Order: sequence, then C-alpha cells, then structure tokens
Amino acid sequence: MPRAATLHMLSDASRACDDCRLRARCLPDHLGDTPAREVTGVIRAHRPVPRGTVLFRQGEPMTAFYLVRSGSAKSTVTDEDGSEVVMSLLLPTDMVGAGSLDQTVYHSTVVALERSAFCEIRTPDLRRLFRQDEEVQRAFLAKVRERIAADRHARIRLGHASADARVADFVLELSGRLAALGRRPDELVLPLSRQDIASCLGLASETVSRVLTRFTEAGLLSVSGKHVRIIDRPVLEAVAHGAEPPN
Amino acid sequence: MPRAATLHMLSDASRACDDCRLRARCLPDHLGDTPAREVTGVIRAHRPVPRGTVLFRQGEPMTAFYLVRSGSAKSTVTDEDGSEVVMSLLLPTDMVGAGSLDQTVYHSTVVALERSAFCEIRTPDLRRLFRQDEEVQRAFLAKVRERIAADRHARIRLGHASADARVADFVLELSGRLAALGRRPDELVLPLSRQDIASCLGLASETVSRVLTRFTEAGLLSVSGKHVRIIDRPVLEAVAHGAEPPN
DNA sequence: CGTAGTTTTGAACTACTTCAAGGCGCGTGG
DNA sequence: CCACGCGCCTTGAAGTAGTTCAAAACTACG
Repeated sequence: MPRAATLHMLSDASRACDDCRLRARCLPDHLGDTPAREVTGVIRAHRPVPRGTVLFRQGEPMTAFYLVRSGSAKSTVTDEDGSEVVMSLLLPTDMVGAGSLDQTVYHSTVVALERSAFCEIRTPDLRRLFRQDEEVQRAFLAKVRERIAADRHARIRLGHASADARVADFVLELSGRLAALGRRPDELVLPLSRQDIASCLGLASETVSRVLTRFTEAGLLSVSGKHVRIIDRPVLEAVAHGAEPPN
Repeated sequence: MPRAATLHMLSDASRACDDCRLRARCLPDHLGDTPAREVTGVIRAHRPVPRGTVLFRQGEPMTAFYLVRSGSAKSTVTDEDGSEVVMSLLLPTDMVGAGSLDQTVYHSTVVALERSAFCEIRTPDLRRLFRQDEEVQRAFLAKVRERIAADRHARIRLGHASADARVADFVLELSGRLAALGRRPDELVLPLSRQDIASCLGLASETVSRVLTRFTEAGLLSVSGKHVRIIDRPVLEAVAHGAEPPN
C-alpha cells in the first residue's frame, strides 16, 4: 500500500440496504424483518473508494463504525516499537471498527485493499438503536462474538502451528469466508500482498512464498500471483491441522 | 495440573462484595455507588476451591459467568487436533467465561491454579441487570473491552516477538496486573508452570527455562522456582520491546 | 526419606529467517 | 502504444533462534 489517500470523509449517502445483494449475510439479517427498518434507517451506504483509502487511523476519535459492502480491507495495528502488524482481512459484511461498543478511539487502522465500498453507522445512532431495541443489541453482539472467535483462532494458529499449517489454514479460512458470501470456494483471489499475509501469520514474506510454491508442486494448489485455486482440499485441511507437510 | 477435581457446583453463597478488599478494582467499581446495590445483589461469592478445580469446561452450556476473587486460574482451549493451549492467566477481579454476552456454551476451560475463590453471576441475572441498567452494561462492556485489548496484545506478541521479548513481556505484564491489585510489582509468583507459560507464549517449556536463567545471569531477574524478583526493570522493558538480548 | 512430577541443562537438529540477486507484472510517462 | 522503472514476488544460500530428545537436578509431598 504505497500512497495513502486519506479520503476521510466519504461521499454521498444513498438510501439503504434494500438493494444490497449481501443483505441476507449482513447485520440486518440477524434481525427479523420488522426491526430491520430501524437499522437500515441509520446505515449510510457510501460510494466505492479507491485502493489505499484509509477509513480511519488507530488513535483517532471514533465517530462511526462500518460494514464492508464490497471489495476488501485490512486492519493493522502499529505496536509500541513502531512496526505495522496486519490483524485481519476484512471482507464484505464484516464489521469494522467496533472492537466493542463505547469505544472512544479506534484501536486499529483500516485501509482498503482494492476499490471498495463501506456502509457507515455513526456511533450516536448505534447507541440509540442499541437502547431502543434488544434485537439489535443481540445482532450486534453476535457480530462481536464472531470476531472474538476469529481472533482466538488466529491466536492459536499463531502460537502453535507450523508455517505450512498457517498458510494452509489461511487459504482455507479465506475460502470459507468467500463461500459464505456466495462465491466460489475453490477459486480465490488473495487481496493481501505476500508481505501482509506474512505479517498476519507471523512469518517472513519469503516463507509464505516458498510454502505456496511447495503446495503448488505437491498438487494442493495452483497459484499465480494473487489468484489461487484449491486443488486438493482434503490434504490441505490435513496440513492446516498439523499433518506432515506434503511430499 | 494432574488430577482434575470437577467440583462443578461450588459451595455456599455468602452475602456480597461488601467485605471484599478488591471491590474497588472489580466489576461494581466501574459503577457509581448507587447502582452498585443491584449488582452486588446478584453476585454470589463462593468459598475457596482447591487447586485443580474445574470451574467449567469448553463446550458445556453456559450457566453463569465468574469473577476471580482470590487465587488464580488459567483458561485453556483444546483445539481441533486435541492439544490444550493456555489462553490466559486469570487473576483476582478478572472476568471469566464471558467472551461476550449471550453466549450459549463456554468456549474455554477454566481451572484453578491454586486454592482460589470465585464470584458467580448467573446468566439470567446478568441479562436482567443488563436490561435494567445502562450503567451495568457499560461496566460490563468495559471489562469485555479490557479483555479484547489484552488478547490483541497477546496476539501481536505471539506473532512478532522473540522468545526473550515474549518472556520479558509476560513477566512485566504479570507485574503490572499484580501492581493493579495492590501487590508488590517486583516480587512476584508465577502461578503457571513452565509448561503453561510456554504454551501461553507459543514456546517450548525448555525455552522458557533457558530464557529465565539467561535473564538471571544477566542480572535482570532473580528466579527461584515460581518466585521471581524483578531486578533491572528498565532493561527488561527494553528486551520486551524487542531490544537486543542481554549480554 | 523416597518417589513422582517439574525444571534445568546439554547436544544435535530443523524450521524459519535473513540477506541478496534476479524476474515478473504493472502503472506511468514518453 | 510501447518502453521504462519501480515495487512485488520468487528463489537461493547461509545463518540462527528455537525445538526436540534425553538425562540429570531439583522440589514438593506423602
């Protein structure tokens, strides 16, 4: 991510989620149909922003939280000694910037990885909604819980898995998330650079490269740049769970 | 932790937090004095349980969440391939078993590391309280947020720090938490075994041992079994933040 | 005082990193 | 539109941090 166009304020607010293909997977979905109105009322859909756009920066006062509408983003944390660490890859329907309610500042930086669109809910609106409707609360907390579970998974992976297992698991996780969005699970595009994947997995980018080519040679994947095709999913799963490296 | 006495139901409920030394640091603290009544009303303090007691097991239906009152505990997760991973060390005032509200099953196992006491709040009580009083909500979410922040820290440490840095940071973190409980920050007891520390930090127990003795030789610590004295805190902090290993 | 579990220490090994060079892809400007 | 240049990815070779295996020393506890 070279240049950082800080288009902090996004353009134009359109009407709602009504025309969103992903509605069924997104926040309003978790609610019944009746209270959804209230939610969709405060959600502002924004026009796509270009790659490299910073949604918000770590430490800035929190004014809103977001949902990814299209495209993808990464969330990063700059730790005390100044190095940037990739915390997660964000895909459509993912919640952004709401590590928990009542936060006063953002605790990570979020950058678009490609031309992407986001939906915005301003914190006061959310808070009001939260108070009004218990269903909304529940839905929101469900999203938070999802995130916590994902973080725990990432943490276990980081602490106790080999490089092979980490990469295999990363690919499979992405595959699963894409499948949940209705896309092909075996034909995927890595929105992150090798560097970013490496940072996310606690590896050197060279290692990610090597593992990927080794998987290719072993017939598990076919990789070409950011495009990956999963060929032998069962074995890939075995590797992700700590089985012997292929061949 | 050899034998696992599953004293699942704890004994006797005493009156409240009124006589708790740590009240000021605990959940009711985050509230003003007025609403505290409501909270303390549903908190049941329990008698100490022996080391090895299982508070609850991963996968069991969630009936209550807990606060550590005295002693210490560890939370562990058994991952898909069956190995146990230590997720966190739990000290007095820490919340246990509430990754988020509205959880239906426990997502980790919690075991007492020494003779320890816990306070219990049953989920229906909490839910009711939550609905009644926004202050309680806020206090609870503050605790959840604390936990999320700690998890993020752990994750960064796991992914991007050397063994030296991890161990140094672990010791300092513990020191800080003990200090927050009013104990001596430089004179601490590790409630976890080397194995557990290692698991928590994503290392081999031998490595933890070696690092600890190296720190001792370098005059940063003095270690004897589970007892640790911090001698050169500034350097220890430098090491924790990635500085060159000592000597 | 003896036994079982835990911790420490040692020695060999391995997985991953680091450094360095070459190639590929892509956007930019001529 | 093509060529150039820059960043990203890949590959290699050498180095190292941490692991693994194994045995000895310590500790706690009956």
